[in-house]
Amino acid sequence: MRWQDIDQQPCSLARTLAIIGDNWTLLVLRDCFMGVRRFDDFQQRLGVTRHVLSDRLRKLTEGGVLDKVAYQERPLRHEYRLTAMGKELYPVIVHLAQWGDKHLAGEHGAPLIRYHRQCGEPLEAQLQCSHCGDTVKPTDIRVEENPYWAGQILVNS
Amino acid sequence: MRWQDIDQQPCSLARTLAIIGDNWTLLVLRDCFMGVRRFDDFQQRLGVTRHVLSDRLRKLTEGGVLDKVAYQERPLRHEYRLTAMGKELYPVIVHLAQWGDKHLAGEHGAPLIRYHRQCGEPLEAQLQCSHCGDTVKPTDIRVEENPYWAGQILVNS
DNA sequence: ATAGTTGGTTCCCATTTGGAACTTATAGTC
DNA sequence: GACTATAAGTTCCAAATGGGAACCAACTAT
Repeated sequence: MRWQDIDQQPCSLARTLAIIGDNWTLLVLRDCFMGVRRFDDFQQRLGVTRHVLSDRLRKLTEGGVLDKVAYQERPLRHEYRLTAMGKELYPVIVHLAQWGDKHLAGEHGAPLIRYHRQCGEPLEAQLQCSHCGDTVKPTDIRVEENPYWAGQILVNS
Repeated sequence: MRWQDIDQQPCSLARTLAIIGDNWTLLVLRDCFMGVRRFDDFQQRLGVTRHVLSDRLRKLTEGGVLDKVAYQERPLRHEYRLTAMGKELYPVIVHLAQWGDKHLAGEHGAPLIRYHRQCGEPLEAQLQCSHCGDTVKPTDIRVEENPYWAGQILVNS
């Protein structure tokens, strides 16, 4: 199977990765959450080649994660902004960064610290069930198949 | 900059993606959390080519996310298990899948439903600050630079 | 008239991927 | 003893993708 066909999988994670799972794309999103909006700013910060950046921004826009809006006419110039849908990827970015902070930081510590404004403390993100408010561990989850795709997703349980 | 040099960046997210940010790798991890451990099982479920799978499993093992352990001698056979460090990526997987469930599911709905055993309800994961217990939105976060890398990460604020 | 800015596209070459066949070591069956 | 199956890869080739650099278009500023 080719990577470009994974958006045809029923799995929600596969479909998500069809939009944001490419090399460089999650780093583009990191910069979006840092307030970067313009092509050349992305390009300089990431060091990615221009045609790859162009392709990734197009895929994110087509996928509904970014919105390409004109910020001036004459000459026409566009910038890329997170949509509401895109902003919902924030937990993914935070957990990825936090995992790196914890396991991959060198002797100088994490390069960025995220403070929770409301309590003033460095953010320690956890997986929380919004229904009961409890913190969730992998073993706390029971997975059930949607009968429509019975047998196509789960191999074991 | 080449993608393979991304692990030299100070950014924790970039370092994380150097291990798990490749195409296919997050799908390998999805299967790990579903209990898949063996090479041929990964290969058949993902449809990825065998040498790419071999490469990704090696990178995950070198990165400390998976552990390659022999499950039999004669003939020697190995399987891949999540390490404690690997299991901490569970929130990333859950949030990615949940985002796909919400925004990319077709008419038949999400293919898998995750139930929280403790409360019995379908899991709705949220970003939570473990210090104060509040739910966290992107605007609730204030980012500060570690002075050691001053100016190298943040462009604006 | 010339240089600079912004947001790309085009070109070439090297690396990576997809697909399939092959390998190694062993167990089980005819 | 010969054949087949299993598991976990490795090797091969053609096609697709990526890195690096140059180029282009439509302006603005000096």
